[in-house]
Amino acid sequence: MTFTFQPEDLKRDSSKKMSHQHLFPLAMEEDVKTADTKKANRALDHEKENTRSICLLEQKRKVVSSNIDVPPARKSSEELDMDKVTAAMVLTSLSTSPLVRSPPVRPNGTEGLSGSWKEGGGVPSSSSSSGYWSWSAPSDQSNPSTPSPPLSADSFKPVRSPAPQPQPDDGIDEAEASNLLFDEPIPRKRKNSMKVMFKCLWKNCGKVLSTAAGIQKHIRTIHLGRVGDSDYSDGEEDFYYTEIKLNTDSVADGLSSLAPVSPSQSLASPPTFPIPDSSRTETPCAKTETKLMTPLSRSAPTTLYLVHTDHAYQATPPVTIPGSAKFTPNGSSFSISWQSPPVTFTGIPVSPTHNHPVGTGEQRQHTHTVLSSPPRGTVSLRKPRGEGKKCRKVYGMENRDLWCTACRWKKACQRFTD
DNA sequence: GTTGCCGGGGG
DNA sequence: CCCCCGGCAAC
Repeated sequence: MTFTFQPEDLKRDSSKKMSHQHLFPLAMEEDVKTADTKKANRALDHEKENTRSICLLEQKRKVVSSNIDVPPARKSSEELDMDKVTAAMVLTSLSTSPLVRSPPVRPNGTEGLSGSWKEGGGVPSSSSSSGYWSWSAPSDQSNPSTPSPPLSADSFKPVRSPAPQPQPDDGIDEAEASNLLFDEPIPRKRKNSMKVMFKCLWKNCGKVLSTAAGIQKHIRTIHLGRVGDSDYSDGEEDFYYTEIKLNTDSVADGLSSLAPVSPSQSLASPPTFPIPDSSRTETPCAKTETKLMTPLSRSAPTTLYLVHTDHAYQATPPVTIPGSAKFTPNGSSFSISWQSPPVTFTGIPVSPTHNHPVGTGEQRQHTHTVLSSPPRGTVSLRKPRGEGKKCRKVYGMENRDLWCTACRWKKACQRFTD
């Protein structure tokens, strides 16, 4: 496709050249030999590269768009059929449960198709996707097979819409779907009785209580040191406990059962929290974030929030400690006046304060600060902009290949740092 | 207008 | 990862 175009382009170029100087094609060689024209041509080529590539892209796009339409559509439809088939097959094979489905009409007709499409496709895919489908299948047993995440996300969507399952529980279905958007399947809520417990995450305290109120009170009084006003709750306790779900028969196991905690937002948690709404208004996103963290890291309120490494391009300047900001590690130059930006940057997190929250017993804002920091990261301290000449200015547009890589990528210049 | 470069996207 | 670019703010 592009081949047809490129020669054209070249021709256009050369024709332009030729028209300027000679009409003979042979003359081109001569003209290449002459020094100044050569140079000019090269520069011209460099400059042209941009426009050329643009043209190329545009043309390409046209061609592609006109051509490609058909194959994907067909493929998707095939895929879709396949998925329907497999899904149906799986469902039928799996559903040995009380409610007997009427045998699907489709698979019979299309089974041959699946066979021809891909011989392995029929059988093994059932294993891969069945793991996935098992969630909606009536059988409650946890299927050991694990689907590959990327595939599941993809194959899942097309299948769901065309073949809506006659499932009794549509509500959960939808809730589940929203979860699926984020990451791999969340362990499904067990239908048999699960007990929800609340575990204190405070360091060295693994206290488990059966009620949210209880755990909150525990945290308030024991860890936050708020003895007097037990009524007052600003939702701070939320960060120090987590809810864990237990099978009624299995006894509390701390960590393993902590993992499923994450879906708390979609599960039963809302009703179980008697926390005043007023305090929650600011926390919801923060809270979900905490829930996503691993219990271990979560269990230590003392954890410093990690210095987030910046682009490699700007090396360490933003991270440098105010006092020592005299030398950029890449060594190409030194900066004297880097003080202000780093100061504001590193200063805000108030790391010294939330270094020892336990010691005072006073409830600190540290969780809030830590959690609110990611969004604050969007507040970009733009680099003051180096006053020195950068690659672009030094070498100019035409010598772009002499620029440092960072400059070429339109990143902070590495060569002429200041 | 020009220049430096951040944030984000595509491969 | 590498490569590129839109867009923004500082010149």
